[in-house]
Amino acid sequence: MPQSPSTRWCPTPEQLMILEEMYRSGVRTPSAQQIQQIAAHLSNYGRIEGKNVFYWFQNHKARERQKLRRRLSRHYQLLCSGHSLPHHQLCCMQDVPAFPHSHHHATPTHSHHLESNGGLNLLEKMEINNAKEAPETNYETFGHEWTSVMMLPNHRSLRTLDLFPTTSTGLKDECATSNSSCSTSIN
Amino acid sequence: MPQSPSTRWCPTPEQLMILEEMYRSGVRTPSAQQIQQIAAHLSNYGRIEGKNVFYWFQNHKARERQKLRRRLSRHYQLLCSGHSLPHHQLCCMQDVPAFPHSHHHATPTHSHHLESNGGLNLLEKMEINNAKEAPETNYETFGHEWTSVMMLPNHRSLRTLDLFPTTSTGLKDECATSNSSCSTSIN
DNA sequence: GCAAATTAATGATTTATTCAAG
DNA sequence: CTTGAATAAATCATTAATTTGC
Repeated sequence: MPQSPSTRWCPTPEQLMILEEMYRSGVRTPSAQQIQQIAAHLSNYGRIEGKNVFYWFQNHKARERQKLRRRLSRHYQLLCSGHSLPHHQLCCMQDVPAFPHSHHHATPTHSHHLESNGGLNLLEKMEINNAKEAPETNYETFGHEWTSVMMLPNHRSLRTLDLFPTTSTGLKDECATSNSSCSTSIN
Repeated sequence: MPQSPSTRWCPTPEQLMILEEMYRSGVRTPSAQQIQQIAAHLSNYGRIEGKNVFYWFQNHKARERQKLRRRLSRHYQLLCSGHSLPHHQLCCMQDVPAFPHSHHHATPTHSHHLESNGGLNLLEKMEINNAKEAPETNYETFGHEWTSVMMLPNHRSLRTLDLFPTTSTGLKDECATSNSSCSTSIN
């Protein structure tokens, strides 16, 4: 039980992270030479061989693809419910390269407090729910409805910020390898 | 009637991908406003509510952290085998295991609330809203209300939150996927 | 091939901590 | 020291994936 000497490679967390990062950066089927380099680098973090690297990429690619397929099939199911489904690149999960790219955070520049109606609406619901008796602003027994706040149609600007990049730049292997049924375009 | 009696939200692949992309971009605990916007945007791809977005980020963050922790512990095991472990990006994907800290939601100073109930135990409060009944479409049971900030009757300046400054003033649990080893002291 | 049974993922709730304000 | 606000951790619960016996 201590050290099965040569059972199978067990990636260290560092190795795993590096491999995943590489995958994320677009690496899919590294060449023999690349594999050797990768293995060499990763061997700093634990025992590893080239074949481990090779297998890892094989497996990871396959499993990501499988995951994608699952999602797609589930998506079809949901389509039956009738969604508009606008255009969007549903393509390969292949995401963003590792280099510093757009960080589009909301940048709300604070302020933006809610308009009064938002709060009113919620208070209404709270009272309905709980039949409040509290003389004033008794926050103890909430009606648990922060949800309703969120659900409020956003009357404000709601400029649907640029939060959504989905810059799939790199799609290489995933969409184009052997069978490449990755295909996008559900609509 | 084939109105799916779906009790719970089932994210479409697009929604999932966008959420994951946001997470990768550093989004961890979006503010209420952000949640609204995200939900609004994602609703283009299927039915979704703000609470789903909220829960998704909560869960995803927690489970990523859990995964990290597992890896770390396994890593310690492997350390016993005697690996050099040079320092590398083993660092924080988000938070580090055991130290939750600092929330930065500013409170809008609701200065005068009841103080009539001096010795109110906070466990009491929890018991109060422990009444779940309607099995479906119940938004009843919810305990915490950070949104209460938003529904305060007094719309004072309410300059709450610079919740999501791109400039990352109070880096809380965001730590994008870049390198820049923020490696806390792990050893 | 197919459903019932089992297992894995993950959405949704509840409980415990943490920190700050009073 | 007490308490409100926020959230992380733990847990519950349901959906999907997989396995299994026919």
